[in-house]
Amino acid sequence: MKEEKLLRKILEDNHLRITKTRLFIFNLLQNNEPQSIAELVDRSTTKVDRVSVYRILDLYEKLGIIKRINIGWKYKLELSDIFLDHHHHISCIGCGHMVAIKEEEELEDLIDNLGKAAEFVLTSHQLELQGYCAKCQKRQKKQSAQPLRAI
Amino acid sequence: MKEEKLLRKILEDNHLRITKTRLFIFNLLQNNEPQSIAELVDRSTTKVDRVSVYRILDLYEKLGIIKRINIGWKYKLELSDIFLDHHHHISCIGCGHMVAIKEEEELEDLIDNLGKAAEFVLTSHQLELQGYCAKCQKRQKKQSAQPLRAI
DNA sequence: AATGTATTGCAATTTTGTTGCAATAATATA
DNA sequence: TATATTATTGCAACAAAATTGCAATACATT
Ligand SMILES: [Mn+2]
Ligand SMILES: [Mn+2]
Ligand SMILES: [Zn+2]
Ligand SMILES: [Zn+2]
Repeated sequence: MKEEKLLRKILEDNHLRITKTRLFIFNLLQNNEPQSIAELVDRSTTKVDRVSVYRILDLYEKLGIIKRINIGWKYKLELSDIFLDHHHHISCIGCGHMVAIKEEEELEDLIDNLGKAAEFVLTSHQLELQGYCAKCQKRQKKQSAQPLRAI
Repeated sequence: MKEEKLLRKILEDNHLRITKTRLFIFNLLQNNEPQSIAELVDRSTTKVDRVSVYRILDLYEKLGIIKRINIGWKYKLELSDIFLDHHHHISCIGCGHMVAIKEEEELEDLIDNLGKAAEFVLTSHQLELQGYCAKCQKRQKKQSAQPLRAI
């Protein structure tokens, strides 16, 4: 029960209370594969109210206790590979701009091998990168150089 | 307007009608970066009813005209890298089972380089693979060997 | 142009996520 | 250990996102 100890410490350090519901949700997170909120709500039902599940997950995300797999948007739609060649994306978390990464043989080969290693027959994959684009990097630098304005 | 021709052909081949709304949505998909449904609904408003946007997108997905970026689930939650080392996943579209892919230096390096090439400072990334696990491959083989049952 | 039918828009409904507030449970301290 | 303080929870009401049924409309076929 090493992980629960860390959870308790994080809550404590943040002057937050260690409650049954918070432990219950943490337990669900520990003992299952990555889950959707719907799944978590399902597994909590009778024990914990829907609303509390949402609130605890929000909190855990803020505290860095959990992370989303596929963050930023639920999903986006684009024309399929019939129309567009297979590619991936980098999106800027500053300005939202999205850049296509053209097909990279090395990357695709690597992915194939990961599939083989796990004895899977692969049918699809997604790779998405996030960060700050050149423009937003400059802007950030400029802003942080600016003296703080008194309120 | 080469792409529109292909769209028309696909619709035709499937005995589906070529309508103004369907062309309009296709046009939106062609002329924008990957979009969320909300964005598409927004851009369609006044021209097309929300409901029709949903229905056309469903159809286009079935026909393979569009694809989702981050498919399968909206997002799932798991414990963050404080608790678990950075890793990616393969999930089986047959049985839903998910397998963790342990950190691969080669892969992570490659991703770093993609960021540099685009002049991005990367903050996060997701790689998710889908396919059939060893078990499901066997099961499928067995099933397809079975003779079809008369209705 | 007239006909048959797939497609669309509208209204109603369901599902998912959020907010305000009073009841409850966790902590601090006496 | 009992009591006081206040963060957390559940409930009810609300808002937003997605789905469904059905009648009006637009497309394709003749
Ligand atoms: Mn793209
Ligand atoms: Mn994982
Ligand atoms: Zn940017
Ligand atoms: Zn499987």
